[in-house]
Amino acid sequence: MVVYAGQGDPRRSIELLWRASAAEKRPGPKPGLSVDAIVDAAIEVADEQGMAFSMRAVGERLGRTAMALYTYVPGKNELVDLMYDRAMAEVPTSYDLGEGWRPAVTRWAHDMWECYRRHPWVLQVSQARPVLGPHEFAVTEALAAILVSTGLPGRRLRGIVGAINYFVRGAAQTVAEARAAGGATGQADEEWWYARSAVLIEVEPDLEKKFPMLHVLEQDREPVDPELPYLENDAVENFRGGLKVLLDGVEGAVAKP
Amino acid sequence: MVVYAGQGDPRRSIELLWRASAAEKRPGPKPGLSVDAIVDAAIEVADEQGMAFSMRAVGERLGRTAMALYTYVPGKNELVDLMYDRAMAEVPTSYDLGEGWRPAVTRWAHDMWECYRRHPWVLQVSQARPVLGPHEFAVTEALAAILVSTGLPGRRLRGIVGAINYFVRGAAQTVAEARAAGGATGQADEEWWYARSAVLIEVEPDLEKKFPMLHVLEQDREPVDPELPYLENDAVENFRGGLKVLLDGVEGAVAKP
DNA sequence: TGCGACTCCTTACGCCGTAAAGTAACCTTG
DNA sequence: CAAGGTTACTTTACGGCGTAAGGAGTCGCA
Repeated sequence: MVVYAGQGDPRRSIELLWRASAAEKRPGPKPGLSVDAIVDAAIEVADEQGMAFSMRAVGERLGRTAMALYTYVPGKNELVDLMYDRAMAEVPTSYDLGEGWRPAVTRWAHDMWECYRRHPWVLQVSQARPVLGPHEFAVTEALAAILVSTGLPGRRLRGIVGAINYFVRGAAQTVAEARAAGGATGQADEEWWYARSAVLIEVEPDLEKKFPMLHVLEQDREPVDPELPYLENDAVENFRGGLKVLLDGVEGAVAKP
Repeated sequence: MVVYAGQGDPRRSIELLWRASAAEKRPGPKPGLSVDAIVDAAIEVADEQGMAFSMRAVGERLGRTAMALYTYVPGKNELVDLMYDRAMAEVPTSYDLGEGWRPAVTRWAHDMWECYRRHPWVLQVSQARPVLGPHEFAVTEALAAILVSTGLPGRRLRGIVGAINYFVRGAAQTVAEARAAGGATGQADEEWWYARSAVLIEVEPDLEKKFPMLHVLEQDREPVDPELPYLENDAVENFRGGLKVLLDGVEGAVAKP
């Protein structure tokens, strides 16, 4: 429910993200934990329980109390930023341009999509205020490097980068939340959908007449992967179709700049 | 932090959304509140405080306790669904196709964008499991009605509808969170950005060499509206540029189906 | 050997959503 | 008109959360 955006001390946050720690000899007991260990544990917990993971849960996974984490990390906001940047580290940062920009962008989009699916909580980290970690930079740099090869000016590229980013995020969000919701309640997508739509038809029998165009949208469905649940199937189909249209638009911009 | 998605009794949720209440004569004291009044108050609170509004705050605004709300609404999840659908009611549902589909889609996108900016918390309501309220249907119906006029088959349209939706949401989210974050900490966007980037340059002086393509993206900036804060300005520019590319793609699909 | 820095713990505070139970208002029935 | 059941709303309480404050034990260095 809370929008997560780093709000604490900027210096502390940035130094943590870039691991700019002066590793001097220091007195006191040897640290039993490390920022990396905490971030790893937190990601594990978040992968299982979603963004509503708690500091207590992370501490418990490490055999410590919640308060022990505050020795390494200023607070939950900053921890989330660190988790975000670590997740971005999983995405490749170099793409072969041998076959042109389009296959490269497509691969980038798929890699991002996969990362979002492995770590759905990433989609709930604020985008407006970039986390400004090294791997977030690297990921955007990778997309920028591909698109700069089109020769388009920066002015055009910014909109395109934004559009591709928004699209991949949005498409991934649809699946991620379908899974998260299903997992939280133990209800499969189909069950959820069925229960709702059954009541809906009962309450509003004229649904198709009131919204005829939505019905047109439903025509012509073909299964993408029969293994996947209903909503997920939908999202994969939309992802492919939408990305194609989006890249067609980019192609148009490249052709006539 | 919690992903909001209606999880309670499907019947109760749907009936509330469609206001399918049997208004019979009933014993007991007269209701001092109503679902509508509660939704209105909750939207006011959420517009000010973001999605982290509390039931207690909503109750207080109505001169009641938090628990009083539970007479009208099963829980916070369901209240959020109702708020979402009420917000969607602000978006126009009919667009003139006299000049073709493209200006109409552009207007739809701008109207959605405006709605998201009035009610940033809407962007945090789960999209995977649609709320299934009447106004959410109407909004999607409006976009579908415009796009069906292109003559494209449902298969193609689904991806396009998704892409447009994701794009508008994503672009709006960028601004919304910039504002929310600024409001929460009392920091203006510029201040936040300045504090961070100053430390960043200090910690990583070779930033431009490490990520040269990002630098290309920054070239060629022109002010859109000098009244708007920095990040918001950015987002508006990206919105316009991205939407253009996206619709170019749709145009390509229409030309050669 | 002792001091100060350090890790980690316990406790506690003020939030949150909401379950449970009580009180007062009102309509229906006798 | 009185009794009883239904409803609106309150108070209280529970278990969660993030994290502030302070204390206990551990280590490097003087």
